[in-house]
Amino acid sequence: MSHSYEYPRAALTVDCVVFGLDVDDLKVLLIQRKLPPYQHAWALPGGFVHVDETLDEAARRELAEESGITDVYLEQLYTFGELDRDPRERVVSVAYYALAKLSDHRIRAATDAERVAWFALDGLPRLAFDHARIVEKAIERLRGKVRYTPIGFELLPPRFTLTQLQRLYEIVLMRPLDKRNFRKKLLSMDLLIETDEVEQGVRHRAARLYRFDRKKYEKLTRQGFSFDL
Amino acid sequence: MSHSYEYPRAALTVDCVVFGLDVDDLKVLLIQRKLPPYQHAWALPGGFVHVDETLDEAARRELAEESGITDVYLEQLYTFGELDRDPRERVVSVAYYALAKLSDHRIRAATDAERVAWFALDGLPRLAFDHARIVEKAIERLRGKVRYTPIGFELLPPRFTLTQLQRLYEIVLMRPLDKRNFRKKLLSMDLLIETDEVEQGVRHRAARLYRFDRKKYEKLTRQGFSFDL
DNA sequence: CATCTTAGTGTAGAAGCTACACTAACAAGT
DNA sequence: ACTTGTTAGTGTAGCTTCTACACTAAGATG
Repeated sequence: MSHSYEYPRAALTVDCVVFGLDVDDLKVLLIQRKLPPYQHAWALPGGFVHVDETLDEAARRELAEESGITDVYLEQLYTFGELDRDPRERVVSVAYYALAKLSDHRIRAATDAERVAWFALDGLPRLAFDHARIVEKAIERLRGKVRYTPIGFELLPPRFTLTQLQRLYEIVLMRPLDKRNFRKKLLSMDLLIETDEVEQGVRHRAARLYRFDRKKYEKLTRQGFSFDL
Repeated sequence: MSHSYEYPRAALTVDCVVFGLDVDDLKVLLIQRKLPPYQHAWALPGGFVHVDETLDEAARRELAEESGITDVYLEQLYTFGELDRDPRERVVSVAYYALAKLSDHRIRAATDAERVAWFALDGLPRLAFDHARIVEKAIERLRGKVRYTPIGFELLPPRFTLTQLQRLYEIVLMRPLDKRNFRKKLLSMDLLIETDEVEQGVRHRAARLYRFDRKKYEKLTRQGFSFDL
C-alpha cells in the first residue's frame, strides 16, 4: 500500500542511547546492523516511528524489539534534523536516552540487529549515521542532569550501598569524591532509607543497604526542595 | 505534485516560543491564526518543515515569515508527538524557544497570521493545539537554564544597568533578589565589562552601563568554569 | 588468631551566603 | 539656588556550607 502527500515528507525515526552502569565504567548499548545502509556497523537501537504511536512508544518498542530491553527510565534527549544524516533520504530522528540496571537485562539481538552488546564509553566502535554525536549529547545531558535530579538511582539496583552510589557519581562525573563528605551530604538530604540488610557475598565487612525514597523526594520537590549534589 | 511512500508518515512542524522582556514582566509572542484549524485562535508561530531545510532553519524561517523576527537566540526545546495534537492528521512538532530583545523588533503579521502580539505570561489567551503545554515547558526550561548559563543577557540590550539585570532575574525566577548580594555576585564573576557610559533619559541619578563579556565567558567555560547564579 | 579489605565516623578552617541601611548623585520643579 | 524625589552605589557580621583529611571497627578467610 502507498500513501501520498502534496509535499515531500521527512521520515521520522527514534534512536535510544541506553546507559548501564558496570563495575567501573559507564556502558552504552549498541546493536550491529543487519541491513544497509551501514550494514554490519554498530549503531544505536532505533527505527521508524509508526503513524499511530507516540514518540515515547516508538522508542520503547524499538528498544524491546531490537535488544529485548524493557522497563527502563526513558527520556527524550534531542531531535536531530540535519539534511544528510541518512544517505537514503531525509530522516529526522528523535533521540532518547535510557538508564538501565545492567544486571536486570538479559539483552538479545532481534529484528534488524545481528548482535547487541554493551560498550564502555571510552571504547566505542565507529558508529553509523550521526550516532556518535547523539551519544555525545546524551552523555552531556546525563552529566548535567545527574547533579540536580536523583536520576542516578535509575542505574542502581533498588537496594545499594553508599559506596556503590558514590562510585556511580564518580564514574558519571569523572572525578573522585570524598567519602565522608559524600555520605554526609547524601544522608543529610534525608532521601535515603536505611534498610536492615547488608550486602552479601563480599569477603570483607558488609556495607549497609539503602533505598531511595522516591515518595519523599516527590513530596519535597512539590514544596520547592531541589536535589543538588 | 504528489509524493508517495510505502508507509504513512507524520507531518513535521516547528513551533517557536519567543520570550521578550518588558519593563516588569516576561512576554511571549503569539500570532492569531488566519486559517483553520483553530481559525482566529492565538498560537505559537510555526509551520511545516520543508524537506530541504534543517529544523533550525525551519524555525528561523517560520519566525521571520510569520512575525518578522530575525536574529534571535534560538534553541531547541522538545519534540511533541502525541497522537491527537492536530485534528487534521498526525503532526509531530519540534518546539524551539527564542530570546528576543523586545525593543529590537518591530513585529508584523504576515503569511498565515492575522495579527501578531506580545502577551504577558500571566495573561495568555487560550491557545491552539497543545501550545499551552509547549509554553509551559519553555518557561520551565528558561527558568532552569537562566541559572547555570548566561542566557539571560539575550533578553537585554547590549549595554544594560545592573538594576536591569537584576530585574530580569527577578522576573524570570519570580522572586526578589537582594541588591547588594546580587551585584557582589555578578561582579565577582568578572564577566561584566564596565563601560564609560551611563543610562540616558532618566530623571534620577543615571546608572552605569555594562556589557557582558562573551569572549571571556567562553574562555573560562573551556577551562571548566561554570556560571551559577 | 593473624591478615586483609572495606565500612563507617568527626572536626577545624575556609569560603560563600544572607540579611540589612545609609549616603551620593542627578533631574525636575519652585 | 535650593528643595524634593528617586535611584545608584556601597560594607559587614553572623551563619551555613564546603573542603580536606586519617583512624578504628567489622567481618571474611586461611
